[in-house]
Parts: sequence; structure tokens; C-alpha cells
Amino acid sequence: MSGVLDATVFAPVRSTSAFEETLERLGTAIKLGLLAPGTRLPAERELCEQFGIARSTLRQALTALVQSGHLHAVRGRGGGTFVADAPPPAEPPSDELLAGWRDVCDQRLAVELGVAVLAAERADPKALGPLDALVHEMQDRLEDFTAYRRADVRFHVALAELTGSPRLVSATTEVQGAMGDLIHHIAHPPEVLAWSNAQHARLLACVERHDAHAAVRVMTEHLHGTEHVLAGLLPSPGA
Amino acid sequence: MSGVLDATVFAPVRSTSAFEETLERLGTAIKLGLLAPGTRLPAERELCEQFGIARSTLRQALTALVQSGHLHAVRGRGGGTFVADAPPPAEPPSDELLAGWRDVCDQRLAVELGVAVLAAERADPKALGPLDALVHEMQDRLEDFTAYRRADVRFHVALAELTGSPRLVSATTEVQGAMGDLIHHIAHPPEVLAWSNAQHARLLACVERHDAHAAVRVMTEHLHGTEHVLAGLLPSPGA
DNA sequence: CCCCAGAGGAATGGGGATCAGACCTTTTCG
DNA sequence: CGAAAAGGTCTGATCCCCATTCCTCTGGGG
Repeated sequence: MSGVLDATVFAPVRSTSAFEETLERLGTAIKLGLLAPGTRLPAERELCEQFGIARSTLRQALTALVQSGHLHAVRGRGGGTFVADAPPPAEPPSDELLAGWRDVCDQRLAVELGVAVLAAERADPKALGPLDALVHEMQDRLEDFTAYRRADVRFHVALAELTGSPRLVSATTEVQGAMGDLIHHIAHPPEVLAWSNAQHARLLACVERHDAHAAVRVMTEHLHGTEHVLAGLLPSPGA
Repeated sequence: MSGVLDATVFAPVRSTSAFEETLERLGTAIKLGLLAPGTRLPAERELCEQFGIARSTLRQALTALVQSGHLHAVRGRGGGTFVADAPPPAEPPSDELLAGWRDVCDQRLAVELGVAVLAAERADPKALGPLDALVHEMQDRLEDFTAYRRADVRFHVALAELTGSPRLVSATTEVQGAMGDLIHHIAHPPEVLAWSNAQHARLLACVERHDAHAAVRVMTEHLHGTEHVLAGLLPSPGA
């Protein structure tokens, strides 16, 4: 019958170890700026309980992040583990991610479309203040892509939080993490960012008047924009 | 700052063992009817290689599915492992699934909306024959929910395959699995199924003329239908 | 009729990941 | 000065997963 289906059902099973998952979680949160530089993580004995893992396992992840320069640890009372102020340069995207960049965009489309619809349906217009502030912050950061991108991520995550769906929030952070790996190394002229941010503003207006259909239109346009940028700069499916 | 965000970043890490993942994969594929009754699975020595796991691990999953009645094994030459002809009755949904049913619906909305848009954008109208056949099959099965549902699942998975995105296909099967657990135990009058299937037909028409916006409207309506049914029959958020 | 190929079933030992817990070292606050 | 709070270290037990081998059943070809 369907080779695609069999390929899905019988595809290799990837068992993610607790260590890997923890490393991934903290790593993306830091790289995305969700954990701002200088932030202090909960104490190890506390954090391992939140994660539901043993402290030794947690420490493997923390040690790795310290050695890669994303965290630094301070001993003694009043110490702790802190997000590094000078983040290490991002590594170039892995080959497998590059090969599947269109798939990542497709997943992003699904997640963000769902977020747009549900946020428009459910969000309390009075709760959009912080979102609006982020749009203005982005407007002030058109020349500094790193700062712009941090606000961008917060914007999309905050929008996801408005849906009240935990799965959509975590799906958003995941997909933003993948996108970050892809776009971090390509040029972002201020004009492009300005255009992109204008769509943020329009999107917010749609959410404010509970217009889900319009939100979908704006979001679709927004995502296709970055997709076209990627299509031009990344290797073709064949390469 | 944001409690929701911290709850997402520091949420418990669930490390899925290879055994669990395999059991889940095969189990949902069987329950969804993607592996039809009577189907013969690949030989164990072959299957464990496809999954990328050891045979003993694979056998744990197979043994569990045999004992639960979803599979039966035949020894000797020409034997094999077959999907049971008389599937065991589905267990009632777990409490945690019930508690998060709205979250499941939200995730489904995202996945199916993404599928609708991308299928409408990319699908070759000439490749819609099988989809159309499934709509007609559902039309003939309005009185038999089990049969209807099998075709329904195939329809949504086939639609996802049209997008060409592996992630969306697997997301679709996952979310359909969760939906199956939720809706299997509630009543489905033929009128409701007919109404639902009419939306399938309309959706297909949208895809055929590459009308993504209309596809979104129809799909949204389609999903809200089942969501309202669930809202009436499942416990409220508080319970 | 015999025997072997092809299938599931079972047992072994090793290696790595994870856990739980105790203990050490550094630092600051009372 | 000493207790408290934090990271850093170590150890033994346990569980999961792997690789390998061998066993058992059964149908088909010679």
C-alpha cells in the first residue's frame, strides 16, 4: 500500500536519555534567551526534583553546559548556577537539520497557525500589553539581530501562552529552537526585520479583535517570509 | 516573570525507553487500523533492524501486545506475527489523558490546520483519488463507527502524506491515537458522522482548487465539531 | 520420508545509564 | 566561629539495552 506510512510506523525508534533531554531543554532555553544572561537557576537539589531525575544525571547536563560556556557555577553559600553573560558563539546547524529544514518550517507552520487561531479565539484583549511592549522593543532593535531575535522568541512564546495549551507552549519553544539554529548564521537586514515586525503588530491587532481568520492570513504570510529567505540561502533539497 | 514559562522549561523530563516507544508505536498503529487485522508484520530479525533496537527489546513489546490480544504469533516456517482479527476492547482513557483532553484537541487543531494549509498548497489534484474513495467508504459506514473511524484515520493520515512532511505525518498519527483513546467510548450517531464526512468532502474540494484559506475554515469547523461533542460528554476542567 | 530453512521463543553475560545516598569543599550569613 | 547553603565527588545497586547463542516448532523441497 503506502510506503510512506510504513516508513512512519516502522521508522527507527530514538530513545532519548534523560541526560540528553535535560541538556536539550536547558540548552535551547538559554540559546533562545528564555533564560536571560545572569539568571540564576534553582539549586541542583531542587532542580533535579523538578525534572524528576537524579542529581548525578542533572549534573551531567549542567557540567556539559558549563564546559560549553553557556553556564557558569559559583560555589559556596549564595552561589549557584548562572546563565553566562557572554554566551558562546552558536555552532553552525547540523547537517541533518539542514537537510530537513523544510520539514522544520512545515512543523513551525502547524504550530504557529494553531497558536494564532487559539490565541485569537481565547486571548483576553486586556492581556496583550506585554505583547505590544515586545513589538515596540523589536522596533527599537532592528539594527541588533541578537536582541531583536530574543524579543521575537519571547513574542511567539507569549502568544502561545495565551492559548492556555501547555503542549503548544512547549511545541513553540522546540520549534523556535530549531529555527534559531537555522537562521542564526544568515544575514538579517533591518528592512526585513521591520517588515517582519509589522506583521507582528498586525497579528496582534487580529488577536485583539478575535479575528482568527485574519490571524491565520497574517501568520501564514509571516512564516512564508522567513521560508523564502531560507529557500534562497540554504542548500536545495538535492545538495 | 512568567510562571507558565518556567513550568515549561523546568517541567519533568520523561525519558522514553526504547521498549515503551516501540510498544506505543505498534500499539497505536494497530488500534488506529493503520495495520489492518490479519496483516503480517516483518520477521522479528528484520523488524528489530528497522527499528534500530535489539531483538530482545523488540520482543518485549511484541510479547506485551500478544498478551494484550492485539497480536498473535505463529511459530514455524511460514509463521510470523499477525495483527489479531478480533481486536481486544479498547481500555477507557487514562485519567491524565482525560484531564488534558482540551490540550489534546488544541494540539490536534495545530497539526490538522498545518496539514490543511500545506496539502492545499502542494497537493497534486490528480492524486486525490484515494482520498475521495475514503470519503465514499465513510459514507457507506455511517452505521458502523469502528469501520467509519478506520477510514477517518486513513483519510487524515493520507492528507498529511500529501504535505510531504514526515513530521506532520507522524504528528498526525500521534494525535489521532490520542483522539482515538478519547472518542472510542462515546456515542456517534450516524447523523453526526454524516455531517462530519460532508466536511471531509468540502475539505477535499478546497485542496483540489488549492484554496488554503477555505481549507482552514472547513478544517476549523470540522475540529470544533468533535470538540463540542467532547465538551458535552467529558468532565469539565474542574472535575 | 527426511531434512533444512525460516520463523518465533528463551537464556546468558556484559556494558552503560540512572538512581539513591553519603560525604567533601567552598563560601557567606548570623 | 559555626551553621547553612550551595556546588563537587564518590560508590554501589539497579535497570535497561545489547549482542550472541541456542532451542523449538513447522512447512516445503528433494
